[in-house]
Amino acid sequence: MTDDLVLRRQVCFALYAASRALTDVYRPILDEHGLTYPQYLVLLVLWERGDEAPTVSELGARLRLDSGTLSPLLKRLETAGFVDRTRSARDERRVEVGLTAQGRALRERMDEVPRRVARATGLTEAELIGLRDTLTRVTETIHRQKEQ
Amino acid sequence: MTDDLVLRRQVCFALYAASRALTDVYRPILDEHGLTYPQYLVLLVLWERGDEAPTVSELGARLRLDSGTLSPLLKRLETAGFVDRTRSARDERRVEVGLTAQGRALRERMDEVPRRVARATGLTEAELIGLRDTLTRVTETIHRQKEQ
DNA sequence: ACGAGATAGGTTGCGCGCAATCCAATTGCG
DNA sequence: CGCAATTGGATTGCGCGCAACCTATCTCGT
Repeated sequence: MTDDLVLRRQVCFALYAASRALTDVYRPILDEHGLTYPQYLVLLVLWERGDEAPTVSELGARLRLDSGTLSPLLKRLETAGFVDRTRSARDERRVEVGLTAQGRALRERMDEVPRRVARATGLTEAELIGLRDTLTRVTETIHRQKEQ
Repeated sequence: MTDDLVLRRQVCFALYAASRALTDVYRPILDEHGLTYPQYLVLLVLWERGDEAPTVSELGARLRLDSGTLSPLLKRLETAGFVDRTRSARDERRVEVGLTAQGRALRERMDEVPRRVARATGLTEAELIGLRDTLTRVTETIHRQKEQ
């Protein structure tokens, strides 16, 4: 069954290519605000948390990114003025990541972004939901397996 | 409709997370052979071409990667002994990328890899095919739009 | 109260991705 | 033929992702 080793048959390549293609759609939009796509994901988490100011590892759990990725990324978001980082008073090991006024203000200006991107995929609303749920299931299956 | 700005609603995050999760499945398998996932993709193209020895830009067109990514990657594959690069005689600008004996030999040892990975997704064969086709459609829609 | 282990986050190093730039080879147009 | 424009590939720079390692802080058992 050597034919399985053919690029166009591989789900994995389709996933890899589609992920980069979608990032291509985001790039010019986010660029107007000086953001990268992973930085935008961090802001999405902060926006959805409201005033909770998650720690670095809570952000990491949500996005499945470690401190090696998040530390410098958050430093850049802080330099850009969207975020502030404060050592927790109760536990000096923790760093709480909160939105600045500028970071909160950005949310409204980003309101229509997901719909613009969704339109670019050419999929219907139902297809998008199905795709998202299948992908989420795959991700969770894989991570559940890794835990033992 | 401010609620669209919520992480778990975003297809794009599902795609990003699933792509990294699947790469996680590949990593330990490819690691046994000293390969990274993008290097494996390059080998997939070379295996499927047989004796054709595509140029760097043909590889790039297939994988949607540019010379900035491929040049150093191919240099590493050459150092590892899987690939050779030769300037084309007819057009000195072109570099043809061919498999070494070691690169060809690797193919057999990789035979069952796609099935192992497919199993890790927890999806049925039909779901995998549907997913792949949807993703391919998305990628092609996006790239068609970019061309004008 | 104290010392071993766990935990949180930062740093380093490396390999992508991608934009921007550069150079050499080729093409094409007058 | 001759020169401008194009093409193919390499290089540089930067921001992820991720592994490996480090330090500071906290927890918990005794």
